[in-house]
Amino acid sequence: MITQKMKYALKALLVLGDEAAKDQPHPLTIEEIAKRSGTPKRFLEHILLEVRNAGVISSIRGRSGGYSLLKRPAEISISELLRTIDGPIAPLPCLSRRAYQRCEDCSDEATCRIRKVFAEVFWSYLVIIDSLTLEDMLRSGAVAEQVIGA
Amino acid sequence: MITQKMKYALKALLVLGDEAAKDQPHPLTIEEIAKRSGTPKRFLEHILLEVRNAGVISSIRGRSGGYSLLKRPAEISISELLRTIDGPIAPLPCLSRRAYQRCEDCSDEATCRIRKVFAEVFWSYLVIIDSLTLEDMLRSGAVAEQVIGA
DNA sequence: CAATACACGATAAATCCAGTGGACATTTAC
DNA sequence: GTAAATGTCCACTGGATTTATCGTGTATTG
Repeated sequence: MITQKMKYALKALLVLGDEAAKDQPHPLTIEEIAKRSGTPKRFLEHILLEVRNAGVISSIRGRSGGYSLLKRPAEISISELLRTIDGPIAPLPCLSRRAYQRCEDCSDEATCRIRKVFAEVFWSYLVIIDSLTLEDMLRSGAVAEQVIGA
Repeated sequence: MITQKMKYALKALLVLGDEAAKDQPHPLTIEEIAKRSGTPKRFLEHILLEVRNAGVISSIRGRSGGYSLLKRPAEISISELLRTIDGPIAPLPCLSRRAYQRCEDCSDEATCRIRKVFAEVFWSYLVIIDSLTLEDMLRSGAVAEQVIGA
């Protein structure tokens, strides 16, 4: 299960992606994004900050400030966002590349049967999710207007 | 990430699977399983109970009691165990078959772009993990003796 | 310089995770 | 039949994580 926070992050990116697709895109304020995505404003604040620090969006401060996409939707990886917001996606700490941690109770990784089996499943899974981008999400709704919580 | 509890459950099933493969398999006591798998005994108690209630293993009470596999390893699904121990494996509650729950903040599932994209990823993932059984795990270690925490 | 916006840290309630403890029920060995 | 070994069940706890909210600070612009 992905967290609520991750869902909010995705909704926010969808809002920003939709905006970026317009003729004259403007930076959107937290308030505006919160309204359009149905996210608690003060919570969204923290989320957008994390996403920004990950280099996915940019912020402008002051009077006519707000947030906008920093990269093209096709370059924004969903799995990277998952790692940013929810942490490692590997099923075991000893299978995570960027957050590797030896299992406390494991004497030999090379022969661990749990690790071995989950490694295979995980690699297959990675191929699928690593290829997913914000563009895939933006396109997948195509027809209907998607406002709050849609 | 799978929970520690799930790891313990898997280790216990590996121990029971190894035992079942012997010439004269005996039921193993909680204490014995705990020792061989490196699991806290009182905690393992809860875990084995859940696994038993799921119909995967059987228990015999009394003096010479213990636990043993109820099905053949090839019939014990890892994904079912995951669902039993860790709960739903779907990325969103609205994508879980057995634990379906409408997303509070979702007005229309049919057009939800988050749901749509994760559904595709999830179905692909399910194909992989649903095919995994205890037998795959038992076979994957083949060579080395696997005792505590191996 | 004041209004508007993002930035950042503290705090808090609810839930989940990992584990422990005690009392009770069942079976077998003697 | 009784004691000992074993599984069963319920309650509880300490710590971490999740899901926020609040107050305050800082930058920008009209």
